[in-house]
Amino acid sequence: MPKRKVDINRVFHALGDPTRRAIVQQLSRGPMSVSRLALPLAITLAAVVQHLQILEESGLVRTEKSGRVRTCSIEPAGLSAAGKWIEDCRTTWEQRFDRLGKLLEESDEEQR
Amino acid sequence: MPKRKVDINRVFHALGDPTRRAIVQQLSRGPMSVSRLALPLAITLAAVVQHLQILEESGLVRTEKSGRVRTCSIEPAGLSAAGKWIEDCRTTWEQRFDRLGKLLEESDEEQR
DNA sequence: CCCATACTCAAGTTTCCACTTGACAATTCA
DNA sequence: TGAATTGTCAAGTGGAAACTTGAGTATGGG
Repeated sequence: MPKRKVDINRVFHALGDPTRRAIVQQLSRGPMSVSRLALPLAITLAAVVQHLQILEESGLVRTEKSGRVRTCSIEPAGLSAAGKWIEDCRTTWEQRFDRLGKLLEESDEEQR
Repeated sequence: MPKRKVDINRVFHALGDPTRRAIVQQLSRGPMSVSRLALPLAITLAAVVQHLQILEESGLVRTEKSGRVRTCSIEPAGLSAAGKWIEDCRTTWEQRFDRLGKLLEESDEEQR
Protein backbone atom coordinates (compact mmCIF):
# COMPACT_ATOMS: atom_id res chain seq x y z
CA MET A 1 0.00 0.00 0.00
CA PRO A 2 1.65 3.11 -1.32
CA LYS A 3 -0.67 5.45 0.53
CA ARG A 4 1.10 8.24 2.32
CA LYS A 5 0.23 9.26 5.87
CA VAL A 6 -1.77 12.49 5.90
CA ASP A 7 -0.02 15.26 7.82
CA ILE A 8 -2.30 18.19 8.59
CA ASN A 9 0.68 20.51 8.76
CA ARG A 10 1.83 19.61 5.27
CA VAL A 11 -1.72 19.61 3.96
CA PHE A 12 -2.35 23.22 4.93
CA HIS A 13 1.08 24.30 3.78
CA ALA A 14 0.36 22.68 0.42
CA LEU A 15 -3.03 24.38 0.14
CA GLY A 16 -1.41 27.71 0.97
CA ASP A 17 -0.09 28.07 -2.57
CA PRO A 18 -2.55 29.19 -5.26
CA THR A 19 -0.93 27.11 -8.00
CA ARG A 20 -1.23 23.97 -5.90
CA ARG A 21 -4.86 24.74 -5.12
CA ALA A 22 -5.48 25.11 -8.85
CA ILE A 23 -3.93 21.67 -9.36
CA VAL A 24 -6.10 20.15 -6.63
CA GLN A 25 -9.18 21.75 -8.17
CA GLN A 26 -8.28 20.42 -11.59
CA LEU A 27 -7.64 16.93 -10.29
CA SER A 28 -11.01 16.96 -8.55
CA ARG A 29 -12.50 16.80 -12.04
CA GLY A 30 -10.49 13.68 -12.80
CA PRO A 31 -6.98 12.21 -13.13
CA MET A 32 -4.51 13.92 -15.43
CA SER A 33 -0.93 13.67 -16.63
CA VAL A 34 1.77 16.08 -15.45
CA SER A 35 2.21 17.83 -18.79
CA ARG A 36 -1.55 18.13 -19.19
CA LEU A 37 -1.73 19.73 -15.75
CA ALA A 38 1.05 22.11 -16.71
CA LEU A 39 -0.66 23.34 -19.89
CA PRO A 40 -2.83 26.11 -18.40
CA LEU A 41 -0.23 27.05 -15.79
CA ALA A 42 2.22 29.80 -16.70
CA ILE A 43 5.20 27.99 -15.23
CA THR A 44 7.68 25.37 -16.41
CA LEU A 45 6.99 21.66 -16.23
CA ALA A 46 9.75 21.27 -13.66
CA ALA A 47 7.96 23.71 -11.36
CA VAL A 48 4.72 21.76 -11.73
CA VAL A 49 6.55 18.57 -10.80
CA GLN A 50 7.88 20.27 -7.66
CA HIS A 51 4.37 21.31 -6.69
CA LEU A 52 3.19 17.76 -7.29
CA GLN A 53 5.88 16.40 -5.00
CA ILE A 54 4.66 18.67 -2.22
CA LEU A 55 1.05 17.70 -2.90
CA GLU A 56 1.94 14.03 -2.84
CA GLU A 57 4.00 14.27 0.35
CA SER A 58 1.11 16.08 2.01
CA GLY A 59 -1.31 13.32 1.11
CA LEU A 60 -3.53 15.46 -1.08
CA VAL A 61 -2.58 13.82 -4.36
CA ARG A 62 -1.59 10.37 -5.50
CA THR A 63 0.52 9.79 -8.62
CA GLU A 64 1.42 6.71 -10.54
CA LYS A 65 3.79 6.31 -13.43
CA SER A 66 3.05 3.98 -16.30
CA GLY A 67 5.32 4.15 -19.28
CA ARG A 68 6.61 7.66 -19.64
CA VAL A 69 3.48 9.35 -18.36
CA ARG A 70 2.78 10.05 -14.70
CA THR A 71 -0.90 10.15 -13.92
CA CYS A 72 -2.02 12.28 -10.99
CA SER A 73 -5.23 11.97 -9.05
CA ILE A 74 -6.86 13.30 -5.90
CA GLU A 75 -6.31 11.51 -2.63
CA PRO A 76 -9.60 12.25 -0.86
CA ALA A 77 -8.10 11.64 2.58
CA GLY A 78 -6.01 14.80 2.26
CA LEU A 79 -8.95 17.11 1.64
CA SER A 80 -10.90 15.28 4.33
CA ALA A 81 -8.22 16.01 6.90
CA ALA A 82 -8.24 19.72 6.06
CA GLY A 83 -12.03 19.77 6.08
CA LYS A 84 -12.10 18.08 9.45
CA TRP A 85 -9.70 20.61 10.98
CA ILE A 86 -11.88 23.49 9.82
CA GLU A 87 -15.04 21.75 10.93
CA ASP A 88 -13.54 21.14 14.38
CA CYS A 89 -12.81 24.84 14.76
CA ARG A 90 -16.31 25.74 13.67
CA THR A 91 -18.06 23.37 16.05
CA THR A 92 -15.89 24.55 18.91
CA TRP A 93 -16.90 28.09 18.07
CA GLU A 94 -20.58 27.18 17.74
CA GLN A 95 -20.61 25.38 21.07
CA ARG A 96 -19.35 28.49 22.75
CA PHE A 97 -21.89 30.52 20.83
CA ASP A 98 -24.71 28.27 22.05
CA ARG A 99 -23.57 28.43 25.65
CA LEU A 100 -23.52 32.21 25.35
CA GLY A 101 -27.08 32.20 24.05
CA LYS A 102 -28.28 30.11 26.96
CA LEU A 103 -26.59 32.42 29.43
CA LEU A 104 -28.40 35.36 27.87
CA GLU A 105 -31.73 33.56 28.13
CA GLU A 106 -31.10 32.83 31.77
CA SER A 107 -30.32 36.43 32.57
CA ASP A 108 -33.47 37.39 30.68
CA GLU A 109 -35.45 35.17 32.99
CA GLU A 110 -33.84 36.83 35.97
CA GLN A 111 -34.95 40.18 34.62
CA ARG A 112 -38.63 39.20 34.69
CA MET B 1 -19.71 47.64 9.41
CA PRO B 2 -15.96 47.06 9.91
CA LYS B 3 -16.10 43.56 8.43
CA ARG B 4 -13.32 42.77 6.02
CA LYS B 5 -13.98 41.10 2.68
CA VAL B 6 -12.96 37.44 2.75
CA ASP B 7 -10.28 36.58 0.20
CA ILE B 8 -9.88 32.84 -0.30
CA ASN B 9 -6.29 33.34 -1.43
CA ARG B 10 -5.34 35.14 1.76
CA VAL B 11 -7.37 32.74 3.87
CA PHE B 12 -5.45 29.68 2.71
CA HIS B 13 -2.15 31.50 2.89
CA ALA B 14 -2.95 32.47 6.47
CA LEU B 15 -3.91 28.90 7.38
CA GLY B 16 -0.67 27.66 5.85
CA ASP B 17 1.31 28.71 8.92
CA PRO B 18 1.14 26.46 11.99
CA THR B 19 1.38 29.33 14.45
CA ARG B 20 -1.56 31.08 12.82
CA ARG B 21 -3.58 27.87 12.85
CA ALA B 22 -2.85 27.55 16.56
CA ILE B 23 -4.15 31.09 17.04
CA VAL B 24 -7.32 30.32 15.08
CA GLN B 25 -7.84 27.17 17.12
CA GLN B 26 -7.39 29.09 20.35
CA LEU B 27 -9.77 31.83 19.30
CA SER B 28 -12.40 29.22 18.43
CA ARG B 29 -12.65 28.62 22.14
CA GLY B 30 -13.39 32.29 22.71
CA PRO B 31 -12.04 35.85 22.37
CA MET B 32 -8.66 36.66 23.83
CA SER B 33 -6.21 39.54 24.16
CA VAL B 34 -2.99 39.68 22.15
CA SER B 35 -0.64 39.13 25.08
CA ARG B 36 -2.81 36.26 26.32
CA LEU B 37 -2.58 34.67 22.88
CA ALA B 38 1.18 35.11 22.91
CA LEU B 39 1.67 33.35 26.24
CA PRO B 40 1.87 29.72 25.04
CA LEU B 41 3.66 30.66 21.81
CA ALA B 42 7.45 30.58 21.83
CA ILE B 43 7.78 33.84 19.90
CA THR B 44 7.83 37.53 20.77
CA LEU B 45 4.68 39.56 21.12
CA ALA B 46 5.62 41.58 18.05
CA ALA B 47 5.63 38.40 15.99
CA VAL B 48 2.20 37.46 17.27
CA VAL B 49 0.89 40.88 16.30
CA GLN B 50 2.24 40.35 12.78
CA HIS B 51 0.45 37.01 12.53
CA LEU B 52 -2.73 38.68 13.76
CA GLN B 53 -2.49 41.32 11.05
CA ILE B 54 -2.33 38.60 8.42
CA LEU B 55 -5.24 36.76 10.03
CA GLU B 56 -7.29 39.93 10.14
CA GLU B 57 -6.54 40.90 6.55
CA SER B 58 -7.54 37.43 5.44
CA GLY B 59 -10.89 37.70 7.16
CA LEU B 60 -10.30 34.85 9.59
CA VAL B 61 -10.05 36.99 12.71
CA ARG B 62 -11.59 40.21 13.93
CA THR B 63 -9.87 42.44 16.48
CA GLU B 64 -11.03 45.43 18.43
CA LYS B 65 -9.11 47.69 20.71
CA SER B 66 -10.62 49.05 23.85
CA GLY B 67 -8.35 50.90 26.20
CA ARG B 68 -4.88 49.46 25.91
CA VAL B 69 -5.99 45.90 25.23
CA ARG B 70 -6.79 44.53 21.77
CA THR B 71 -9.31 41.72 21.90
CA CYS B 72 -9.22 39.14 19.12
CA SER B 73 -12.01 36.85 18.04
CA ILE B 74 -12.89 34.46 15.25
CA GLU B 75 -14.60 35.76 12.14
CA PRO B 76 -16.67 32.71 11.15
CA ALA B 77 -16.95 33.84 7.53
CA GLY B 78 -13.24 33.19 7.03
CA LEU B 79 -13.37 29.55 8.08
CA SER B 80 -16.60 29.15 6.14
CA ALA B 81 -14.93 30.30 2.94
CA ALA B 82 -12.10 27.80 3.38
CA GLY B 83 -14.56 25.05 4.26
CA LYS B 84 -16.63 25.83 1.19
CA TRP B 85 -13.61 25.64 -1.11
CA ILE B 86 -12.73 22.21 0.22
CA GLU B 87 -16.31 21.05 0.08
CA ASP B 88 -16.58 22.18 -3.54
CA CYS B 89 -13.54 20.09 -4.46
CA ARG B 90 -14.95 17.09 -2.66
CA THR B 91 -18.37 17.23 -4.33
CA THR B 92 -16.77 17.66 -7.73
CA TRP B 93 -14.72 14.57 -7.01
CA GLU B 94 -17.73 12.63 -5.76
CA GLN B 95 -19.81 13.51 -8.78
CA ARG B 96 -17.15 12.10 -11.03
CA PHE B 97 -16.94 9.06 -8.79
CA ASP B 98 -20.70 8.49 -9.06
CA ARG B 99 -20.67 8.85 -12.85
CA LEU B 100 -17.88 6.29 -12.94
CA GLY B 101 -19.92 3.89 -10.87
CA LYS B 102 -22.88 4.19 -13.21
CA LEU B 103 -20.69 3.57 -16.21
CA LEU B 104 -19.42 0.40 -14.59
CA GLU B 105 -22.98 -0.76 -13.90
CA GLU B 106 -23.93 -0.16 -17.50
CA SER B 107 -21.01 -2.15 -18.82
CA ASP B 108 -21.96 -4.91 -16.37
CA GLU B 109 -25.42 -5.02 -17.96
CA GLU B 110 -23.85 -5.26 -21.37
CA GLN B 111 -21.88 -8.26 -20.15
CA ARG B 112 -25.05 -10.19 -19.33
C1' DC C 1 2.16 61.57 39.02
C1' DC C 2 4.59 57.47 38.14
C1' DC C 3 5.17 53.01 36.86
C1' DA C 4 3.73 48.87 34.79
C1' DT C 5 1.00 47.02 31.25
C1' DA C 6 -0.22 46.17 26.59
C1' DC C 7 0.65 46.97 22.67
C1' DT C 8 2.75 49.58 18.18
C1' DC C 9 6.17 50.64 14.71
C1' DA C 10 10.31 50.41 11.83
C1' DA C 11 14.28 48.23 10.51
C1' DG C 12 17.20 44.41 9.91
C1' DT C 13 18.31 39.41 9.56
C1' DT C 14 17.80 34.90 8.20
C1' DT C 15 15.53 31.26 6.45
C1' DC C 16 12.43 29.37 3.26
C1' DC C 17 9.97 28.97 -1.08
C1' DA C 18 8.70 29.20 -5.95
C1' DC C 19 10.71 29.19 -10.04
C1' DT C 20 14.19 28.72 -13.78
C1' DT C 21 17.85 26.64 -16.31
C1' DG C 22 20.23 23.04 -18.43
C1' DA C 23 21.50 18.44 -18.70
C1' DC C 24 19.81 13.83 -18.64
C1' DA C 25 16.75 9.39 -18.71
C1' DA C 26 13.05 6.56 -20.26
C1' DT C 27 9.42 5.54 -23.48
C1' DT C 28 6.87 5.61 -27.77
C1' DC C 29 6.42 5.71 -32.54
C1' DA C 30 7.39 6.55 -37.44
C1' DT D 1 17.15 3.42 -35.30
C1' DG D 2 16.38 8.08 -34.59
C1' DA D 3 13.46 11.71 -33.22
C1' DA D 4 9.82 13.39 -30.38
C1' DT D 5 7.45 13.09 -26.08
C1' DT D 6 7.29 13.01 -21.12
C1' DG D 7 9.24 13.41 -17.25
C1' DT D 8 13.52 13.70 -13.70
C1' DC D 9 17.33 15.80 -11.31
C1' DA D 10 20.49 19.23 -9.31
C1' DA D 11 21.94 23.66 -8.72
C1' DG D 12 21.18 28.43 -8.46
C1' DT D 13 18.46 32.92 -8.03
C1' DG D 14 15.29 36.35 -6.30
C1' DG D 15 11.99 37.63 -3.33
C1' DA D 16 8.81 36.85 0.28
C1' DA D 17 8.00 35.46 4.91
C1' DA D 18 8.87 34.77 9.90
C1' DC D 19 11.04 36.45 13.48
C1' DT D 20 13.91 39.64 16.47
C1' DT D 21 15.41 43.91 18.38
C1' DG D 22 14.91 48.29 20.14
C1' DA D 23 12.50 52.35 20.68
C1' DG D 24 8.15 54.56 21.29
C1' DT D 25 2.97 55.40 22.62
C1' DA D 26 -1.23 55.11 25.14
C1' DT D 27 -3.76 53.46 29.12
C1' DG D 28 -4.84 52.36 33.81
C1' DG D 29 -3.89 51.54 38.73
C1' DG D 30 -1.83 52.91 43.12
